[in-house]
Amino acid sequence: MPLRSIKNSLKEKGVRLTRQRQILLDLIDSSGQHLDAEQLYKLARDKDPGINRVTVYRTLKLLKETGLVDELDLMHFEGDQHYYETRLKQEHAHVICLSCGKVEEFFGEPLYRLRHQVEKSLGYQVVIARTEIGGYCSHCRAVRARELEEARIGSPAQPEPKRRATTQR
Amino acid sequence: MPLRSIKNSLKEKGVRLTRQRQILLDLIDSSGQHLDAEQLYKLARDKDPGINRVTVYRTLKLLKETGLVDELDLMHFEGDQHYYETRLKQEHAHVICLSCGKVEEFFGEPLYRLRHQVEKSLGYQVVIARTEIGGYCSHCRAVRARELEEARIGSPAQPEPKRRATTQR
DNA sequence: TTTTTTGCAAACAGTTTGCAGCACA
DNA sequence: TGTGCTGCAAACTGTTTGCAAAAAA
Repeated sequence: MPLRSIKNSLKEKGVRLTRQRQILLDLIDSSGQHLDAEQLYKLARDKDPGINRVTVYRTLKLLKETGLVDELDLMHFEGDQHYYETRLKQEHAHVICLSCGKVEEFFGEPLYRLRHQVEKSLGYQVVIARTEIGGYCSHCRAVRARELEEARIGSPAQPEPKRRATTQR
Repeated sequence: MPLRSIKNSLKEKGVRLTRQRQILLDLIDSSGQHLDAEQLYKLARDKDPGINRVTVYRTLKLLKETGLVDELDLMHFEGDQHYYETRLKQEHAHVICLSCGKVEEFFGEPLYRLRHQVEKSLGYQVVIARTEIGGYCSHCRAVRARELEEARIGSPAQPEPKRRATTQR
């Protein structure tokens, strides 16, 4: 769903397209990342220094309730906040590396099968499906293997890998 | 994984099996439902009135970190708390009715396919997969359809269905 | 008898609410 | 020009932390 249809969709519902909402909608749509309320607030402040954190929360709630954005947890890797993305793409799962925090998206048939089977076998009308997968990405596994190898050859025990990504928050 | 192996698994890690932890483990394992921290706390209090809410949180954190229980959100239908279940069954998705709040479990092939495809195509070592699906169960859809029908025949507009289940919390 | 674990109190993060004034349609 | 929206302050929910006392191994 392109940004324009989101805006139209709101208009049709009698929801006013205020400056603040425009800014937030643009940010969510254009970022390409998964931003949380605080990040959105800070980015929005650059465009409108007077904007309030509460407005961000209210707007996110509105967009979520009207089904225009999806709320993600991303395995609570960083903390307990939520992340947002516009509902523009095909259905996808989010895959989070539990070592470095990287988030990847997975598109594929099993997601559709899952949805259809739930509709068929449980008799549901599915509205939203959220799949989050935690694991270790190939990069982190390689690093880990190398560390273990080095430890085996020479030096004493290595420290555990850090649980949180250091670049965020 | 039966309850006994969970307890053994803890012992092996040098984790002490205190009275409080026994109680909580038994509750999570035997309830058959998905309980949140507050519900567990209240149930645990019946067996040990001196138990503290903090101990519940600490125990849940421990069990989660050792991979013995899984944490669920259940689409945040009720609120922002988390729910817990022991990791004893096969992989399954949770399907939540957005009208009545009922939670069902879905077992099936697509979940395994999904996991394997993520491992293969993204090169991940998958540790945990969580799928939550929100929709409307057949019962609620039937009720809704009947309401609409009745409204069409006789009376003026009907009120919206309630968003939250009234039996919980 | 040493090391964990607990209970208590207090702090904390993330989010929501009540209300008066502002601004969009 | 009225109703919806915003900003502000304050509250609230769910969860975590520091510390001394209690209880496992």
